[in-house]
Amino acid sequence: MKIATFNINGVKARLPALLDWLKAATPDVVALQEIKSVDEGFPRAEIEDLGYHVETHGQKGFNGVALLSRRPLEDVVRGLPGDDADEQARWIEATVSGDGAAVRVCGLYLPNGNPAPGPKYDYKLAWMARLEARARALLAEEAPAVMLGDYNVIPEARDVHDPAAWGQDALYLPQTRAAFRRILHLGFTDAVRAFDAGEAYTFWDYQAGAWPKNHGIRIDHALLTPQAADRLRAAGVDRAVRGGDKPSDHVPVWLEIDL
DNA sequence: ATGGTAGGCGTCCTA
Repeated sequence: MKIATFNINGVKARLPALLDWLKAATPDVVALQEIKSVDEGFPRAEIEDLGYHVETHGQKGFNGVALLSRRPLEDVVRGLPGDDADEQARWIEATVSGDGAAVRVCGLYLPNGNPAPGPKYDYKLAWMARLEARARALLAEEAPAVMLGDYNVIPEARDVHDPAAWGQDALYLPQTRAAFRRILHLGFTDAVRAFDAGEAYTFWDYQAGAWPKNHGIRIDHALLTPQAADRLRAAGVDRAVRGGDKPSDHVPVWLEIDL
């Protein structure tokens, strides 16, 4: 089963690129971020025509996440637990059954947090604490699960072209990276890092020629529970997507597990 | 060199 994440930066503006990538990459399950659409505005028919079930958690103008799956999406939950007052659409999870076992797929769009310090950074850290709580509960299930999406976290110096230039950024501050490590070290596997120790950027800014200069960062991740990691067969980054027509500033990250 | 670009029911906000 091939599971992927893709921050598409506007599902309506990105629909041709999304459909092209779905046809070429043929993922079984996809977590989308930044759909920037309410549920009613999501171009569901075009994606269903490719054989996908669609579940959305949208919001007007900003944020918004969705899950696509060739197999049915069961027990869908929208919103990250821990703050009933949180209005931002950044989390959706569902179960997908394979031939033998099933996998819990959690799609996430972690807050950017800039500028830091400030209320946006406080919200990011609070959201990461809620994510850690959900991660602990997933581990306690002792079953295959994947938390994947745009984490807005640069884990290490090797994940950014110029660490010094990002020193004060909310994506790379020590407190951000420590919060990410607290989750990772609970027992998760970073799927891409299980296969690639080198440069594996997933985002290049639209500005200042970041793509042609390869000024990238690695901020889209897939974290697997031990029971999912046992089944991990491959993972990677679809870097070439960044060079397509009207591209997102992110590219897809994918993994394959035996299910 | 404090710029540059993209998307959204938008004339600013977010990234």
